[in-house]
Amino acid sequence: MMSLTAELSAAAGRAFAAEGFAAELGQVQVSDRPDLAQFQCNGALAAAKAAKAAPRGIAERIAARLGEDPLIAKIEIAGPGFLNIDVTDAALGLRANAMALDPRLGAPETGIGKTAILDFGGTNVAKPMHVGHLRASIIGDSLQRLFRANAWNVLSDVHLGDWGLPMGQLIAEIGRRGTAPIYFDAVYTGPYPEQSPITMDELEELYPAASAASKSDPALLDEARRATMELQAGRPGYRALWRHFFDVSEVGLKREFASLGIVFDLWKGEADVDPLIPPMIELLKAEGLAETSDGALILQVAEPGDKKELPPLILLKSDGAVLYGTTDLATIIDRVRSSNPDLILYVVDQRQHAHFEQVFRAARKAHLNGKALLEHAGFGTVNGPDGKPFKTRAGGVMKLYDLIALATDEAASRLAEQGLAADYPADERAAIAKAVGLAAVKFADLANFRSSDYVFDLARFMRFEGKTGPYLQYAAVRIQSILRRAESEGMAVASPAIHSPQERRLILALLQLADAMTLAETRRAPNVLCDYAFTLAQEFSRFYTEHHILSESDATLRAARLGLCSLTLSVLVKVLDLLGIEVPARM
RNA sequence: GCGCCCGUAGCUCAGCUGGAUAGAGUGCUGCCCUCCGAAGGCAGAGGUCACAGGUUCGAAUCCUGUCGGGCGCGCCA
Repeated sequence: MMSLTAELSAAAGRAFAAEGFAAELGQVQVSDRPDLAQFQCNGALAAAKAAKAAPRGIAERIAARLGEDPLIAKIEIAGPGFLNIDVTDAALGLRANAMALDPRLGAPETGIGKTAILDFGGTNVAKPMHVGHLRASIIGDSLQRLFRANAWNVLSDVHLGDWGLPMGQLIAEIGRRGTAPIYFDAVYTGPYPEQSPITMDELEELYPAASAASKSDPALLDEARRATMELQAGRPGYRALWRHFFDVSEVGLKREFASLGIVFDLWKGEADVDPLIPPMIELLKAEGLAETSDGALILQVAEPGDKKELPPLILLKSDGAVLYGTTDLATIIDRVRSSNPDLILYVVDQRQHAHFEQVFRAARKAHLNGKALLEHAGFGTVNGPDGKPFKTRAGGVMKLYDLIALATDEAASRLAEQGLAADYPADERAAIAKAVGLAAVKFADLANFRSSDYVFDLARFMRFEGKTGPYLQYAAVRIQSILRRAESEGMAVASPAIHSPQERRLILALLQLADAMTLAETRRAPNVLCDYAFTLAQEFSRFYTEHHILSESDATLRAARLGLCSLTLSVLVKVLDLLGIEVPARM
């Protein structure tokens, strides 16, 4: 199913081609001036530039051809040569009906036959998720939902940080505390207890302490580095202890992601590719790409055109330990072997751009990436209202769990204040509060463009009016309420049709779903979907305010309006789903 | 020092592959619940798109410079 703008672009393209211009000039978009027309095409201006001719003359020729298309109700030339286009109501109704009958709602099929690996989440073993992980998780999740909806075969991978210095820091810290001596006995090689010597809560306390120790005392940092190296070299006690860190963390993180509604296909980590590293190093050496420098093994990635010379990728530190660039490189090998993807998309903090550039260049230089396009979709830094990283009153970084709890509480008290849901069962009320709170947080985050720096403002996350997640849920819930009532009264639902300006505007908005999904994918930008969802909900609210649906006495008209409600609900639920937002049955 | 990103309404942000009168939310001022959920709808005020040049028929958008802010620059992740 082709989107309406795609259809119009194709038709305009044919008109341009027939007049001897490039068909690409026929690009039709939703009009910037809805007061003048539904759609516009600016191709005549570009054509005039290339042909050194008067744009209006070209526009007239295109308009004459295009005007014959039965799809088009009106075509006008305005200003220097804009083509303003209106489509017939019959055509709009037909397409709305086709959309309603399509389970995919006319979603684009840009990814058909293609595989994408999405690497996001940014979580590490032993570290609880804080507000900074919100973006990484929510943007990545929205993108995986979007890519799937656009017919990509998607594999999401949490790619846990579990193989670097923090592991050595933890091991060293536990060693110093002497709470689990068996793992440090250099002579003993197992078996080790199945029960973890540390709990999740202890891990959360251990890591900050271990990290602080390394920072304050160079000797302790060295100790941690040595432990890291020994862990990677395979020391049995350290490996066993590491396994406990991983397992304990995985349980906690899975629970946390689940409460956010985020599911990963793969729970791999840096450590998984450990066995691939020695052969990879050998290969890179054999190809003459790896070289020794200051005792470390490096791979040069600088290219002639660089404005600033990119430092080399360090494969092995001088003590023999690997860095995350090494595991990232080996992970590419792993991914190409196991699923031969067309795209590997890293949804990671923008500040790591240079790192990914190094890794990508290294991968391409060594031809490790198969057919995969390697791409870093970076996101902006999370700051507080003062421009500095957000802190709680106690001075720590707010945990994600606490943020969600705050939003949920706020939603619950809102329900209570307004006497909403008062007669619902308590567990349903709690579920609604959770859904609303989560929607507020997710939407507030996703509505910002991905790479913009992010000001974390608690008050904004707690807002439920205006351009917010709860507003969208509310719009959907009202439609559900209408449809429920219509069904209980046995009212017929028919195809959407246009009988008023509000209905026309709503249908035009509905037909833009595929365009929004395409643009969101192209730009890897969920905020496009946020904008679309909000515009659609607003159009519905206007329609809803203008027309009383259930009390409409003309049964044909009522059925068509119910059909329009039904399609709007489907589209709204779909877009919200792409944003990871659930719509409660009632609220 | 070098490099990357950013500077748009009081506040928070869209728009940036050049196009018509620069948008939204919030806040502010009004109006609209005897009718499907007012977490809503309508209207109004509010802008030298940081600044200065340049390219173009046309610049918030592209180029150069200045100022201001954030971030990154070989053995952390």
